[in-house]
Amino acid sequence: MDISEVAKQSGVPASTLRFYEEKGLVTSVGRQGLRRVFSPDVLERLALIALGRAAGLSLDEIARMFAPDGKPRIDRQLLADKADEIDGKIRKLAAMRDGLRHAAACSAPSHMECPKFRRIVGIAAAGGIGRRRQKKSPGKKRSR
Amino acid sequence: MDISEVAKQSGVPASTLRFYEEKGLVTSVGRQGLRRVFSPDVLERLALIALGRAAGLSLDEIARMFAPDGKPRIDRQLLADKADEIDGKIRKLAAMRDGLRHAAACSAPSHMECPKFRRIVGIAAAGGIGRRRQKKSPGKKRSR
DNA sequence: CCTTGACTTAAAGTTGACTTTAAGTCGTAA
DNA sequence: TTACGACTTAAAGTCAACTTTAAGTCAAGG
Repeated sequence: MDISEVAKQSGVPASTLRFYEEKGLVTSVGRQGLRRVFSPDVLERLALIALGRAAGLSLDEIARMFAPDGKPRIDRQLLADKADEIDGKIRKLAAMRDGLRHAAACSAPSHMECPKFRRIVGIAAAGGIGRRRQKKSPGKKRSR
Repeated sequence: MDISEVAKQSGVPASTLRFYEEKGLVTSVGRQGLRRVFSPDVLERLALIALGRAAGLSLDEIARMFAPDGKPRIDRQLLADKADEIDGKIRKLAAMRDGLRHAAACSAPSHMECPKFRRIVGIAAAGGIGRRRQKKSPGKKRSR
């Protein structure tokens, strides 16, 4: 299959396929002239990648799930951890959904006067109002 | 309260507070010299922002939820839509969690041979294997 | 008076996952 | 032969939500 064939069948744009190849997430079996030739297996691989992405894994984490030979190499611990993480995420999302629905339905003069709503806002703010991303490594500071 | 006081109490870094002010998400009530002075109300506002973020709203969407006077202006439709969206997200996440747990537990020689797993991978791949972000507006192309 | 430390600004940098662009290489159809 | 369309590359651009940096302002303390 050539790249546009894979793109068509998988829904993954050619640019992304090239990008994934660069990252080592997929491999082409060879070239015909310049052009990459893919084995149909790549479709399954892409589905697996989609699973990982949907589960919130980064591309790097996904890459680590494939042995150098290309066969999936499952890190059960990582998987189980991610599953737990998702569980937490789901719980939080459920609370947020309830908060939104309540806000959309409740007719208290000010939403902040509604104890139900305040509680949910509390959950959202809990555990640090502001934090989502982490730095990798700050590196050394120059001594100015 | 000065900015570091707000930072301390809310857990939101000063840099973020300045950034939020720039974006119109929070307002300082004035200045003492150069320094911003905040009303304690800002803490509640930040909690509301945290709710929005946790629910997956963008900062711009959140900004739209506050009337120019600063009072929350609820767009019930948007809220309800977001709640539905979260519901969908939760369903998908639940499926992914199950997939991960299964992959972590199942001992089929190759995971792809397990029908249960294949089904879940199918769900992940469904609706377009690869798509997450949308462009806003492509803008005009120069006629080279 | 000078230093320190907490604040200020505008501008640039970061991250992850891509996409877009510019410039080039092919095979093939007219 | 030339043009076309589909591919190629490397490099730069995009996006959101911040963070970091550089350079500056000030009040208070020694």
